[in-house]
Amino acid sequence: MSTSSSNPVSNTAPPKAPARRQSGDRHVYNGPGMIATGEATALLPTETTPPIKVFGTAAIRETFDDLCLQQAVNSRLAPGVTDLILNPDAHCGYGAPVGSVLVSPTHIYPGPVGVDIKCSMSLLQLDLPADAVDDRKVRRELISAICRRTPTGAGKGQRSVAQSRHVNRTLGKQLVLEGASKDVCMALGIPPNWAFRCEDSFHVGHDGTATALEARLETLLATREMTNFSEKMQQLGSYGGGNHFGECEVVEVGDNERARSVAETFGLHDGNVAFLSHCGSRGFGHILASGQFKHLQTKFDRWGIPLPAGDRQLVYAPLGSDEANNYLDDMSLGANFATVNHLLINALVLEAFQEVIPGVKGDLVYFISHNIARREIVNDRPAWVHRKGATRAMPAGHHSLEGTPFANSGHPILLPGNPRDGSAVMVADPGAEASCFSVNHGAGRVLGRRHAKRVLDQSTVDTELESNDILSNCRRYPIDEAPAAYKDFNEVLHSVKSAGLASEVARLKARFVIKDASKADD
DNA sequence: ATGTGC
Repeated sequence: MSTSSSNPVSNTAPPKAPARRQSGDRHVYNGPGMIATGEATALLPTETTPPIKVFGTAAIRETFDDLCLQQAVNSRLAPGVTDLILNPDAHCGYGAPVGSVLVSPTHIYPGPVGVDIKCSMSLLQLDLPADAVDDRKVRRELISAICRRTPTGAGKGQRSVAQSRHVNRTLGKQLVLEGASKDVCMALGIPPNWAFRCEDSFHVGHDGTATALEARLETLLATREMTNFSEKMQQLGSYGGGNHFGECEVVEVGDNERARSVAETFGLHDGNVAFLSHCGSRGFGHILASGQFKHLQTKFDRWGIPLPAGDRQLVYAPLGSDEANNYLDDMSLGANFATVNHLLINALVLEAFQEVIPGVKGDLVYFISHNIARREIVNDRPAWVHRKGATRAMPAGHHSLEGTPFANSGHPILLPGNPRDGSAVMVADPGAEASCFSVNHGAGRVLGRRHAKRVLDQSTVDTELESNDILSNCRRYPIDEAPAAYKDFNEVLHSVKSAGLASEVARLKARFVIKDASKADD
């Protein structure tokens, strides 16, 4: 373990620019009071450092670079922050690391929610045995049918085949206000009972009412940034780019009694075909998030408010202020869009399967976010839990699961890994209280996009997928999204399991992948 | 992540 070359504890120095990291520059924070307890590590309080909980094996801790750790410390020291969790998939992000949890009873932090408000995972299970997708021709037809309905790529909206679900301005306004309400689901051809399979199927305004959201939306619609609101609504049912994807899977339930029992509660069947989706709030969420960043940064400048650690990405608003209220309303509007976007994608994917395999049925297993702030009870008092690339993980018996299908099991946790090693469905264990009921959100990047393009070989990436018989809509798989650009998924999961946060219920093994190929041919 | 650099 090498000593960091800079002092990541400083709360005055601005963070270094992320672009200057060199290959092999893999420092590990070795600051005061760092201890390892089993496989979990804590940065203990010192005179200057409040505690940060780090969940990761020794190998995983080697993946945390200087900037990531500095962002964690900066976030921990920011006003009103009472808890900061670093998960094994952590890497540097906007303000706080992707793969962190920030808790505050008094402040809201837009950066530690993230640029893509309510970026989430969803899993659709089909009543199909695995061998139904053995035939490569069938898989090619499925890829085509899905891509005709749910496009990938920036700026892309609905395809003509989905025009029966056209979103006019009135419906657009309704869905960002109501989320997956019964009326919205009916209008878009989404099974209304899927709302019960959502972590949250709708989001209300800052005061707990929909009226507050409605007033905020009218204000926003009068601004220049929102002149293309109707166009943004046309993106409903699309994936976008970057790390977003759709993936056809085969479910492999874990070979133990607990996994079998929980899988049954989840409705997961061993050997069934399923479809995993990763996307968020697209252009609409982006306008809201980036608008809030700029707005708050301007206020900090104008009023001369000191930035946490000098980092503009860590601007915040005290709860109860107009700024906090407006942010919470905008987050809810973006979150409602993301919710309906995911459910519509699942409805369109099911429709695509039915086009290729007539009569097939499908149901949503779960929809859960990893980029959202939720008001939860932490240490016996209400607080905003900001999960930035982190997934809620509430075990059996948790009070907030009362009345849901998962009260006695814990809810499904959907974790994308990579097409080669698979993805995972997990369930929280009682130990998750130590991480503010959170786990990782996936594997986490280990190579930056530029770095990946420089060091990874295109034909190796494509050959590896081919040798695993995994098809894709991409002629060449985006190299900055290759499995090797991400951390070792098994080591990440081992960190979570050995720390007592969650247990594995099932693996999802990829049969074909749908990604944004528009930048793959550079 | 993104009306993907403005």
